[in-house]
Amino acid sequence: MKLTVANSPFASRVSRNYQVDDSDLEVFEHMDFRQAEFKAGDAILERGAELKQVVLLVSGWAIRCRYTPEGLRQIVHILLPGDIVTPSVFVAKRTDHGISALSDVVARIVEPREMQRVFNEAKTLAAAFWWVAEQEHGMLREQIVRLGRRSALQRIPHLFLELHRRLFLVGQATAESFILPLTQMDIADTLGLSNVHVNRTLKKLVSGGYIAYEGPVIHIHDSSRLAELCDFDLAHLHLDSTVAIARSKGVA
Amino acid sequence: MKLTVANSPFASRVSRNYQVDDSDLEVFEHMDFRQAEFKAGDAILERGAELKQVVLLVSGWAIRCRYTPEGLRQIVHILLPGDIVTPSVFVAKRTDHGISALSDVVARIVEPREMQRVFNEAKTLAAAFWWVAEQEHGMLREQIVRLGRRSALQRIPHLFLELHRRLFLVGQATAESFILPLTQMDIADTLGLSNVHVNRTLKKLVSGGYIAYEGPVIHIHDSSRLAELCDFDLAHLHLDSTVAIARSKGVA
DNA sequence: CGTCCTATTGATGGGGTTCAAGGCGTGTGG
DNA sequence: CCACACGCCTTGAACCCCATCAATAGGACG
Repeated sequence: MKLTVANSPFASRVSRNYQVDDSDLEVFEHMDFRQAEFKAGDAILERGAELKQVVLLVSGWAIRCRYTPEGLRQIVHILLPGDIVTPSVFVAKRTDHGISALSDVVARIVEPREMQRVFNEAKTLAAAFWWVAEQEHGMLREQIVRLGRRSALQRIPHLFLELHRRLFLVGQATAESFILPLTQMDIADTLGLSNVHVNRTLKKLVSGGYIAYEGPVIHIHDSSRLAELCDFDLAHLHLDSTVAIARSKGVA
Repeated sequence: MKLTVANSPFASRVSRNYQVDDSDLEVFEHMDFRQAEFKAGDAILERGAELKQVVLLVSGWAIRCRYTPEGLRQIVHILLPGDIVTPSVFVAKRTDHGISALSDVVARIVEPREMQRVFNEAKTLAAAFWWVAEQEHGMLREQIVRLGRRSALQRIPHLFLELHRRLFLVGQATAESFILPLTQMDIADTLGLSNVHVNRTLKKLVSGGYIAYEGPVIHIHDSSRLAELCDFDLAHLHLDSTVAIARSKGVA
């Protein structure tokens, strides 16, 4: 049933890196859902909005963000195809941050009740869901280290390598390049920098031969050289997952 | 059965802010566990260590941290009594960060199998567990905003107010003061600053009449004035939780 | 064909780091 | 019981990474 795998980036990502039964993927693909589309810039969920449904990102990029009273924006996390927009829907009543579309976005909206039915029928899928959620937490921790203890010259490539790897996992990047729909302003707001300094640092990365870009396409010739520059852990996001599966079969 | 509530900070925290059945708390208090003690500075879990058990923090402070190759330390998150040291134990095989004791620590160690039995018997407790885990994620997002878009003069009181509130929830702070076992170096490594600048900023906060301290005791006379200075959201961590309970009764 | 957003570059300045040195309290071993 | 070491706090001085302000240029779009 490899056709079903390609249908959704969530399934694609999960099935590549996590042992999910084919029959469970089948259940996933036939799940009852509603499709929603958003234009670039649209709010998907306002800060403080009620969490009523499971939202899965099918295509396009989205961001979790917060604003300070001075009007500064902090992009807390970037969501890519295959990510879960509302992992906390089973636990929290409202979002503590805004979620908006960075590019045009297609999402699947699932009722919690239906999601629970799927989890009951497809145990390995339930485990995969929580594993994907946990990956985000790992990335949040990584983001904290990036902001707290790395220079601008490290932050930018570190983010790029993370995005590249994530995109690659859902088949949206080649080995050496990917499309980055972020403006320099977006990068700045993600990494706690000013847009001006992002611009200058990008030039430095280009002139240093670390990266190249034409329009929104980023090229990384030598990812291990770049990884060394910014201390990117190549094992990052490769949370070894096999244990969780066995455990999940008995989780409440 | 209010006696049982006081037995553990986890139960105390949860029962104050989350509707957990008394009978479920009873189950929790009679759960099978092993007690472990750590001295200040001890590693509780090394980075990359296997996650085999549920670890609950009973008393003392602990930190999640990461190191850069240059030897810089980033404290990703601070764990207080009542927190879950290993929320990802059901999902990940290894930790992506080190966990160590900041002060002397007492922890409860529970086998996943036993934890699952408790979750099955005590549904509201299971929901509370995930709710506590979700609170940590909210704090990670807050930490990202703090590091990315706030000045040193805001970061420090923002952290203090968060710690104060959390401690208050487990009965370890008065309305206006709490004990902070962090060195200025620890604060620096939490907030992405140098210890020198933390020192100077603390003085500024004191001379501005925002805080006072004698030894490890921090006083906050006027928390709303301080909250305004650093844009601390007083509703923060007050994730409205009532919905999750109803849902949890059917979660896979 | 103006308008708006994004990228780019220069100039200036400040928040924060780094280096360095001194004081203070605590523990420890000779 | 004192001497010394060590960790933490403190303060000064120099410097630098990065922010801010400002101005120009280049699309995309109605």
